[in-house]
Amino acid sequence: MVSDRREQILEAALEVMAAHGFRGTSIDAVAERAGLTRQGVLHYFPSKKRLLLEILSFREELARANLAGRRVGEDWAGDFAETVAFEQSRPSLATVYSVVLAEAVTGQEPAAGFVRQRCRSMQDHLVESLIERYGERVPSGLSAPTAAAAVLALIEGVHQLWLVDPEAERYPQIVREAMAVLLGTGTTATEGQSPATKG
Amino acid sequence: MVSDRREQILEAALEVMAAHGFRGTSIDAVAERAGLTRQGVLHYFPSKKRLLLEILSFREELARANLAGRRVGEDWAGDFAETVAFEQSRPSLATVYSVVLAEAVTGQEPAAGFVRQRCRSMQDHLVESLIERYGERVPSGLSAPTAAAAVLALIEGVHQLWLVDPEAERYPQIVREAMAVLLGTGTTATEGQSPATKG
DNA sequence: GTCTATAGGAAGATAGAC
DNA sequence: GTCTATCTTCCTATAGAC
Repeated sequence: MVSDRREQILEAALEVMAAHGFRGTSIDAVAERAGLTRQGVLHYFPSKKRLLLEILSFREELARANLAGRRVGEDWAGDFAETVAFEQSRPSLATVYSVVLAEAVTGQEPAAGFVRQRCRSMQDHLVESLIERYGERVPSGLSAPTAAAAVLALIEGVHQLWLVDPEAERYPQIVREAMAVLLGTGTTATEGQSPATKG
Repeated sequence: MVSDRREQILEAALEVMAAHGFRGTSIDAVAERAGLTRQGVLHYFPSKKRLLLEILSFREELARANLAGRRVGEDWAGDFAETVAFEQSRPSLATVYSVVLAEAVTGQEPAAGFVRQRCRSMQDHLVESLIERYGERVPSGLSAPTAAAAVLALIEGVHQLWLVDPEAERYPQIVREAMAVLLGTGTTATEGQSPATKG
């Protein structure tokens, strides 16, 4: 089946791009990892840019599949911590995004539009959800837009930091606790306890 | 004077690398911006890697100069917000760091060691300072290491996010407020007020 | 579908003239 | 110090055989 080969190449490209970035990745490296030649890869993905875009979609698909079944929005801190933990379980997922985000920032890389749009959409969605649940201010006292921006920054920053920090196992827990504090939910004095204490 | 030319090249390289990343930057591009040729640049900086390392030092030097005069540690949220605001006033400063951080992540780039060491040192220093001031837990209830990691993640994330977000003017204020909440200092209910309320 | 061969270009770095 | 010229390496992408 054709899809097998495609997915095999996507997996390989995900790993390599996570390890070396977009510009640092040669099609040869992807091909070698996937067990075929450069030209074989180009048969499935007409260009390197196209390959990257498909990787990003592939990544989103995997992350979404992981959250399927959860009632997203019920437990913000939990959802995010889960996502963080999931991506940590396969670091390439987070790395490829962070790396591409950084490269997207630096000009007209193919993924610039993708990343920009994703950031904005996540922020808008989060603000909307926070307002719907808490009103204009979350329990911590922050305004909804401020809280949303802070939470997203926290997530992005955690992605970055754990990549350079071997002691990364702590990060999902840090996200959980820090989000509980930022939003003002949870009992922060007994940290370690589940922060979702609303009901 | 020799230093003039060097600094001129560093300024040019800072801008170009912020715009295109390390791998995306050619010495030709730096040279053109600095008003000389590739070989002229290589006369002052023997290699591209060496040039990058000197840019990072240059950047730190500028940032430190900006904080000079402040009593660092007196007002954590204020210090960080100031740094964020300063870097925003010259986006290349933040961009080049974020970009290089991302590239450092992806392997053996020249700056990998630099960034790794800087992250760790900042975290250690922050933890130590928090403990010294607040003890094992900050007022918000987070443990000092957790608070430190969350704060650093917040800063890193803000760097990333504002790069893709045109409405970035809000970010210094967001940092100020979110940090006050994370640490548990300041009166978050009247957000916008100075968060440093300790005596 | 997957390969060999090759076109065509870009970049880092060195040698040496002025 | 700054330049021209050159070496060398690496990469994307295409053309065409099997």
